[in-house]
Amino acid sequence: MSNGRDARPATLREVAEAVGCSVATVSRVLAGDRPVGPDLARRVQQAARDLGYLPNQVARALRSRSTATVGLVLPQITNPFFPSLMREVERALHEQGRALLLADSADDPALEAERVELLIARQVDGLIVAPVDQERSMATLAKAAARVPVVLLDRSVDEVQADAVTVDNAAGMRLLLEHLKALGHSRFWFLGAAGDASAAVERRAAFQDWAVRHAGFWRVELGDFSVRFGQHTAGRAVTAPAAQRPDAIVCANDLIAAGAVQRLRELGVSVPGELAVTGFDDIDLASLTSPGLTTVRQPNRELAAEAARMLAARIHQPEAAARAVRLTPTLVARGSTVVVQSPQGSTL
Amino acid sequence: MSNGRDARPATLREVAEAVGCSVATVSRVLAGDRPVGPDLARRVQQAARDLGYLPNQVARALRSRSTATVGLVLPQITNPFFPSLMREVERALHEQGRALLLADSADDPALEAERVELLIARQVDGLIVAPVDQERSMATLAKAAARVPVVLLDRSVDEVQADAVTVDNAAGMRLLLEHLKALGHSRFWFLGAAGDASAAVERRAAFQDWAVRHAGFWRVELGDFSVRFGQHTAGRAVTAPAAQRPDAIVCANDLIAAGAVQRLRELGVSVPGELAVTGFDDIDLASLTSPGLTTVRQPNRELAAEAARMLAARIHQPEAAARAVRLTPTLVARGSTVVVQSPQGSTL
DNA sequence: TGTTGTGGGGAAATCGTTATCCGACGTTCC
DNA sequence: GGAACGTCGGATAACGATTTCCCCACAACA
Repeated sequence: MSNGRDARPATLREVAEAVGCSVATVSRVLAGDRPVGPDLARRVQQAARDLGYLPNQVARALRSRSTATVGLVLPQITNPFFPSLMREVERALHEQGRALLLADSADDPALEAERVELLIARQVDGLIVAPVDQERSMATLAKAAARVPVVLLDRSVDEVQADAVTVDNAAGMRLLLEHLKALGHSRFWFLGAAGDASAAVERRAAFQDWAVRHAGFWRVELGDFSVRFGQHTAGRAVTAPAAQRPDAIVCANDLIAAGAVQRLRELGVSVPGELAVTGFDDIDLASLTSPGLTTVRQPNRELAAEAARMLAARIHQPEAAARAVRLTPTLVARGSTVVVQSPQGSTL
Repeated sequence: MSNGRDARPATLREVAEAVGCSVATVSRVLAGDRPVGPDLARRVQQAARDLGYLPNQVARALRSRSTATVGLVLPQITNPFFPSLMREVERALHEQGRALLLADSADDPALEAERVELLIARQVDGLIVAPVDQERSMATLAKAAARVPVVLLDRSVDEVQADAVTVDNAAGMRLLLEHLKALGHSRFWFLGAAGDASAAVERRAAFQDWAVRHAGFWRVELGDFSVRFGQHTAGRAVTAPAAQRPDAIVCANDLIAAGAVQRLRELGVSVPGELAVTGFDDIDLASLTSPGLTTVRQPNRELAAEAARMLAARIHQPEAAARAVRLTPTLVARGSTVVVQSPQGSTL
């Protein structure tokens, strides 16, 4: 008893035979790119419907040299920032009638290279990449950009001739630091991510630039974009000798900050009373820790929409000069720096 | 000045011409499916390397009727449970040498139908779907399963002849309820998701079955799988007349529970002192709220791995009988039900 | 009446592979 | 020495669409 799966779907030719015309005609009716007699057209439509005809996109792609598919390469799907970005990218691409081929480079430049190669072999019309590393992703991206339109998303790589849409990390970091300064904080620990991802580098550099000029005391600790790193290092901040203890912990992203806040609660340190904490990204989680995280919001949707738009433009006009768009993030103040009135008036 | 993008990649034919042999031979060397003389083989390898030959997967797919691509259709990428599942699916598929075409059905059966159709038109070798709705996804899935191998993931749809890998939601719910009962709780509010997604239905039903027999008082509130719903409803639980007030809030997933815990903190209600809260899924967030969420862990990785395995098996043997695998979740007890000793001895 | 468009239609090339068929050559075994 | 066989290689159909080229009929025009 067959379940009908092996009954292969109808082809253009079968529709043509059913109608009694040529495949060219059927194709024209369905594509609508050249006029066809009204009667014949109707019969073709009908036959296509009856046979449940679905155009084979693979064949179409082979002939027309366009798969209507773009590859998205992300460095760590685990980091909640990326799924939300991904969702917006998927939405924007779907509106363009393109599909999304997803690849995770797991923060590994070698894996990233492999994935990019695979996607190109699959003839994607373009690539949207959040590169793993400023340096070690360069070769991969340069090679990729020579074969297919590439848009860098969220993180950039200098010297690669490709469009890029990023967020102004330095401006975001300054927003946070000015906010803290206005609240009277002057002793900072910065919990940053090591490595050469552009977001990590820019946030780090922006912190240092500012701290050198305005901080009473500061110190930089490097780890990765993880909750665990935040937990661990926050513990060390509290037990450090008094001279090195901070009154604010500035984290390179929300995951680190969430870890820090949580550990501080466990240690009975009041946030923000004794120690303020800030994050970066404004992932969903940021409003759910307690206290909520003061952070900087990345304009997620705009980022994705702009990337999709740039990619479409470049696909349409491959030789145009590369553009770089930098969006501005906004400050979101919550309980980790400011004592907020809750709706019912209880503070904590 | 061209950037070389329009210089199309080398084809099999060009490699053949460079070597001075036929395309068939080149194909054979590269595929390794039939012996070729060692000398010729070496020259082909060399030429392929020199020309930077990359096999065109689209052409290959057209001819060999296999794209080595599977579609993953998720109901809401926003829910953090799904990205983590997605990540594991991506990993498992990659190990099989398959790529992942991602689609978000945004909890809308109509959109889901559209996406599935699109993926099938793209000739995916199979589909992994977490259906939106037990009832309204049926037609879509039945039609899809007739054309291409389908595996249902995390949520199932009865009467659809397809493989499925799900988690035993009823068992998970019972774990939580027994846990609460052992702690002395007897008055429950259940914050569940409306709609006919199988996970929602099963958790709801399991709660009721148990509550009817063991609860002193219980009540079911229906909303969606969102933080907002948890916040809102937790507020109502606290202000309800004493006779209807719970001593434990059982939530259908972690997002709802996180919202509930957060609102309760704002209201100054001690958790778990006055009111215990439980979640479901054990997403990353669950350990970061304070207190951490007692919840049930879905065996994410096994779920994904099993789905990938089932799909591969079915692709290889399309006519085999449909299988349904149900994995068992495990209880994770945290501060939202149990007062835990933190490492440093401070409680709460 | 002859010429020239023009709209509607078919035949066939094409995209870049894989798969099938067939021939040539060398070996082995009666 | 001839038949049978295994190995290596080439030529050439597919795969299922799009697209180019060409043809025919019919109308319009001089």
